[in-house]
Amino acid sequence: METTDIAAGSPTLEMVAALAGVSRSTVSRVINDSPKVTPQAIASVEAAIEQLGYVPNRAARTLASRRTQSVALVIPETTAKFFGDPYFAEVIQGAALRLADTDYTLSLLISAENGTDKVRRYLAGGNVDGAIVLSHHSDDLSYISLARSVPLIFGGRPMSAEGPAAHYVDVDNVHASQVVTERLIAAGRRRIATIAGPADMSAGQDRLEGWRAAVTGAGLSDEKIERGDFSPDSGAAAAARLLERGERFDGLFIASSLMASGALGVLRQAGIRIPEDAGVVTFDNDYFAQNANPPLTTIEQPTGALGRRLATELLRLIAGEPVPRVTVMPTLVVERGSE
Amino acid sequence: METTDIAAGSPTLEMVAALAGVSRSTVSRVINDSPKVTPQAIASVEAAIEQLGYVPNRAARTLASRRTQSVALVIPETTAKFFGDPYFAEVIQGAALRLADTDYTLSLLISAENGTDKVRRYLAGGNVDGAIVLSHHSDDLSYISLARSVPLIFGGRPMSAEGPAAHYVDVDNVHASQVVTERLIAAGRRRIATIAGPADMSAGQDRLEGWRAAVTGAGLSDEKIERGDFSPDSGAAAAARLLERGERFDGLFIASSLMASGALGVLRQAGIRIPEDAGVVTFDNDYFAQNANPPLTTIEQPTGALGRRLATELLRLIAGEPVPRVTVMPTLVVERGSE
DNA sequence: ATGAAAGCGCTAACAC
DNA sequence: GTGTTAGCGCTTTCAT
Repeated sequence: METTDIAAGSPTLEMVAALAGVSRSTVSRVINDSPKVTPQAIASVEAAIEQLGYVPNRAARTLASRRTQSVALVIPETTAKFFGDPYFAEVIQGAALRLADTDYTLSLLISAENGTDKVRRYLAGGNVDGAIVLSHHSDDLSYISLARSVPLIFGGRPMSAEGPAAHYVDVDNVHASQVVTERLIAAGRRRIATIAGPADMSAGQDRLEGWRAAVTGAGLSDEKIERGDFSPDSGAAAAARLLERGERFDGLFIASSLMASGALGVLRQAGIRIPEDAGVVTFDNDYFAQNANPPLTTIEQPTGALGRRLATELLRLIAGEPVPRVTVMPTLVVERGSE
Repeated sequence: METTDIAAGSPTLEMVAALAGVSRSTVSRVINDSPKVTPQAIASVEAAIEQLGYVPNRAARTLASRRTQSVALVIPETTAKFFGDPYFAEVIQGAALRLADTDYTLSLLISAENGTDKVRRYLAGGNVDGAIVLSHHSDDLSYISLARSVPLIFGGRPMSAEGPAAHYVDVDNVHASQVVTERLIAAGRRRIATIAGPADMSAGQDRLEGWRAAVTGAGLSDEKIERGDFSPDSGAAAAARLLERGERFDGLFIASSLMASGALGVLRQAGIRIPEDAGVVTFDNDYFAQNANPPLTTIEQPTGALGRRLATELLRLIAGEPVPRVTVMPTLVVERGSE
């Protein structure tokens, strides 16, 4: 706050060099803390920087070095979904914390509002050194080809024919869903339904597959399926459809707690008591699973760690270091007696 | 997706010029849709751009034009608070929607995690053409002086000695709080307490002042005050302290629904029924006010409109157009019978 | 309406 | 270790 701030535009590197009595290169070296500068040079340059209140111009740096020092976090969703889902908050927080130690800046791009095209141009236009893409739908295939122009890592396995080419960090949705569904079976449930996620997201697909593995593994029917889009409303609608079908069920795996938050009200209104009449288990140990009535047995994903991991792998990718193409993070069953 | 994407780095403006058979200046004019270009020139340039899959380099553009085409939205809070408070979500959504029509990009900077200094350097370093600062604490004074180096607009009146210099958009917190508190009085309440917001935020200060105006205006005591920081936990703690004081109250104004969401549980556990034993009114018509038990009479702020307005005024500021130094947006009382 | 030329502020070889 | 010299890819006068 002690910096002189006289008009005449921002001070330039050249002015710092003049004041410090060195060349522009030396100033540049000090700024980028190159090892090859004498302590005295460093001192005088730093003094000059302080005195002038000099701040390097990002655009010039980027243009000359071809590095932006910033990464994007792309969420191909509407802001409403983005803010409604604690999953995003936790992953972003993890990524932000990891990046806080570095010189990188995080730009959040909620692409449904920005327009997918605008975002793609932004990423391809050299605005960022790399990007994390969360919640990847199959209709966002184009993000995958972007990986050729900029380091890219996906949070959750991307849906794509060329999938095998993309880097991603994910949890084992299939296995976790199978395990939590088996709790229902262990609790004696025999007619087990599911409210699955969307077919165009890998999390939707994989969790359905896990449920199916559990029920067919126990010799049970795998026909009671309704789908939602992970939102509370869609969960309520799916529950209503499930009831309309008139087939009895005594167990239910809901592929996200957000959907469960909508579905539970519908079940209650239909007079179904949980867990007396039907056991319910879900996915995501968030606010909704914890505060549901009753609190739900669920799968906990390491969301914060996943965010940190995404950031770390992206930095490696940017640095050109070797990075495993797929990283699988562990999940946990949180037992709450709702099964 | 039809663009050729041969290696050899991104195509440059120069390559486009060569292919289109015009000069670089003309290409630049087409890109910036200058009026002084012949339709034919436009056509051939656009064809070349399409064929090469050319995307202008942002850094070069910024460096040459001294415009970044991006604005920052700064939230001087932790990510936890940021995601926990629907207010931010709605304001941001409003701003994002307004900006979606323009060529501007929005960078979200949650500054408690990024480090305030890092953010300030970022803003002063010419990375953005302007910035919106939301939720301004008195210890973030430094943001105000930033206004000298970059167009800045505050969401909520900034706390500062030099306050009179800053542009901001706000609601009339004093008046709204007074009005909603007067509902308590009209309902016959005579011992009215408040859970106020933090003293270092104008919203905290102003809402307390409004409450005080209402109670003293009715000749009632203005001594039952406990403070929180707008978070649910702080609301619960403040409610607990209020009860510990042992003074009876039959009315309570809680300065945010978020705090109310924490406070109500404490009151319930103490056996206080709402509104039978005590009337409760609050501020913010969000999820928490709507779904509280009972639903709460509250003040509704036009959060989305506020976000749009912030964006609009910032764009004007950037364009050098005259902008009112303070804009006050209207609020609404939402009656739910909890008083 | 178009082109030529001169930078924008910085980094990165390359010489010394 | 330090300075010199070219650019990075674009916009923008200024002529024409």
